[in-house]
Amino acid sequence: MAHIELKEALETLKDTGVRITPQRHAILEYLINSMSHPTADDIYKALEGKFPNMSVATVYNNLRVFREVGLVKELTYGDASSRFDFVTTHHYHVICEQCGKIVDFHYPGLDEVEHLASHVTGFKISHHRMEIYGTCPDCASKEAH
Amino acid sequence: MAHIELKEALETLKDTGVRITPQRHAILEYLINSMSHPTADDIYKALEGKFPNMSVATVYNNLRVFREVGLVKELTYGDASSRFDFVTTHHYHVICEQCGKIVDFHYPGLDEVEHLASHVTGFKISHHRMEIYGTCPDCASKEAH
DNA sequence: ACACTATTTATAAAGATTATAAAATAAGAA
DNA sequence: TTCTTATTTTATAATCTTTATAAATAGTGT
Repeated sequence: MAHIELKEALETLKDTGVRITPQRHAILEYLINSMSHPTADDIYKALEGKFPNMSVATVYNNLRVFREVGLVKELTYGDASSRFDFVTTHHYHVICEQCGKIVDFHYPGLDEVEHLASHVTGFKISHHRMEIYGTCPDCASKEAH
Repeated sequence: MAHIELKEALETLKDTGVRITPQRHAILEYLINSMSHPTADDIYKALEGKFPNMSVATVYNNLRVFREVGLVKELTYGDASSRFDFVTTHHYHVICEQCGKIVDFHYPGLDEVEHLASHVTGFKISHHRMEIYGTCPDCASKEAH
């Protein structure tokens, strides 16, 4: 349920001593409800109606705050701007190289890769990141004909 | 041997009909010899001595050309600018979150992940990307104090 | 060496993100 | 509730990376 996630997110903020402003509330809500993976600008534009005076800097600042608190993950792909993903359970992303669509893909964490990496390089591993690239069914069918 | 790789790279360019200019030669040479993973600006600065009049655009243009020909891979991590890696064999990267050091990590390709992703999402998968994050031994010992 | 075209240069423009300082405001205390 | 104070927002400008443009230059095959 989306509003449970929102409530939990707000509690996380409270616990961390981050003030809950209407802008933060709205950005979080948008991130949770959005099934896509919006850019900072997407969010800015989406909330323009509700907050005509909101600054882009506010969006960026708060996305950074949310990231630092662990509520949000920043995705940097090849394209120009970062995308932001509300953190729920562990999952990977499958990305269409034609249209840019991003689909969630659940898969058990690759623990063994981290272990081997730690062993080989001597690093203290904290996490990994993986994305899978290809062509989505829509784009594939367009191509086909 | 580094100069064999350079020779092969130059042949690849010739075969693809890409002209070999002194700037391209130097950029390739730098990429091959550099054990790090330089940004476009790193390369620009490194070649400043040899090519005082070279434009940043030249570096960017040629990195794009090299990428299109498959000689170079562009790495977009969280930080500001892309890093570039001369393509040799398939490997992943382990990245230090403290100092940004990047270490190569050889591991068999995760074919099964691609297969499952294809099955679950219906995408035609072309490739994947994975990075492992942590703390390098140097930074870990500094932390330890 | 010539001609043709790709490439380089210099510059400016675009786009994303961050810095700054003044004004507004959330949250806890009185 | 009202006050207080540190945090946050806003507005703006600056910064940084990357790309576009047009004129000058230089590779390559003949």
